[in-house]
Amino acid sequence: MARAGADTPRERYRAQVRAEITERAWGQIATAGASALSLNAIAKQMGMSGPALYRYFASRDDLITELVREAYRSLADTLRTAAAGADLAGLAGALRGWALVDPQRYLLIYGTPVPGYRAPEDVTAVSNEIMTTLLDACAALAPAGPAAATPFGAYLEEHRDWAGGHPAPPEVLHRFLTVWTRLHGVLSLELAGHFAGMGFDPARLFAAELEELLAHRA
Amino acid sequence: MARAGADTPRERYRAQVRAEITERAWGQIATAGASALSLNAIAKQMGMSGPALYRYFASRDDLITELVREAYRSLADTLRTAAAGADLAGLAGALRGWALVDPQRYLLIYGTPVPGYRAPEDVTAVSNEIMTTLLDACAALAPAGPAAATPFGAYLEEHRDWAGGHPAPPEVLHRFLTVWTRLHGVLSLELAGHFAGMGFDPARLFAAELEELLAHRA
DNA sequence: TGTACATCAGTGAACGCGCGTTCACTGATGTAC
DNA sequence: TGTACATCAGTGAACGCGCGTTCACTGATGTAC
Repeated sequence: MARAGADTPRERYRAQVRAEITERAWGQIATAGASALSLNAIAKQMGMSGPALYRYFASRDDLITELVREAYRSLADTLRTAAAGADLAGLAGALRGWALVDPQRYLLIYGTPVPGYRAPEDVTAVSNEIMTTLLDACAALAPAGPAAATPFGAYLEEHRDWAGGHPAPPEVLHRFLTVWTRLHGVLSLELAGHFAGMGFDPARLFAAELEELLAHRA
Repeated sequence: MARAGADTPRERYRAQVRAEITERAWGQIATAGASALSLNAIAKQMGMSGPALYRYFASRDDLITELVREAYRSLADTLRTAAAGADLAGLAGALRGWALVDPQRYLLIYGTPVPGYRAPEDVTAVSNEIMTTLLDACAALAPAGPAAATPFGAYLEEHRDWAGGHPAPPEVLHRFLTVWTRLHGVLSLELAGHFAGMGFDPARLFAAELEELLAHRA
């Protein structure tokens, strides 16, 4: 009987080639965007024939799905690690750092969606993990005492299924959405280059936004 | 001598066909995203041969540039009209309304950029017009008295070239950037479908963000 | 008003290209006795 | 340890496709005398 997932030489080789394919794919995406990703071009880069890649990925869409998975996984790990030794400020910094390493990787997840494409099921789990990490940090930030209730928070209390059973009070749910959207707002405009010609340092704007988020912790 | 820009039948016809081309192009973009835009497909839709379009646009890139121009122009007009009879809240609503009419149009401008593509020069002027309209609304919102100074505002005071000579004080510059990035943050995540499975109404989140922006007018 | 000419929209054939994907195959690597 | 067999990575040819773009052309529309 074959040991499932065993570490035979062949399997190690397979994993290695698969890794090189995705690595080159990331290179392509960074250079020309996700829509320009081409199996044949990757094969050529690797000195292989095009059809060879079909031993590793069933189709182009399959490869893209793997990249999406990798991106979510990588971000989730980065944030979880950062959360271990820091508060929300540290998390936000980790998020920005991760995004700047490869802007197109961030944008593959949170940027313009391809109208037809449906993300696979298992990705939502990792996406939830990311949100939970942020939600935890928001909860840890809020004062233990009575916090300012908001109408939207009250509304969210009745639509909190997405929080996946997280015990955060309504104002923390609201806080989380504010944190998420604000950080994304600055970050995505920076990554898209919309501050490029404006002459100020985007890092400062990000820091200012973050500071404001931390200040209004009520 | 030919009257430049005269309204001859031929010129009217030209303008009409050009308009139909861009209209179909918008349709394609809405359906399959900007990267899937194809001259041949548009020609087929119009019952024409592919090469015919070259009478109207020098190349595919030329058509995309025209679409970018149209999008900026349309948004600038929408906001300017809205600004005439409303405050920042009205402007924000107009922005969201405009974006929801055709999400891919908003994303063509503010979404994931194509790594190679450079927007044409004249577009930056319209982009500035949009920012000025928002900046004006922010200035009108701030109290006339002494406002809370921020470190980032002070920093911006030394990097205010992008404001194009707008007399807004530093805290208004800061306010504008906050408004812009926050509205974009909510809107872009909504358009990308990231709130889709979460069960709350994105309009409410947008409204809540807007309210918070209006409340902290100091 | 009628004729000669110029303008210009649109056609159809053709170009080269790179794409995703299939298929039958070769040859190397690993496995079983 | 050696031989027979199975597995499987990678090749090369081929498929059909749609793309952007060029070119020489036809035929209709507008202009000038």
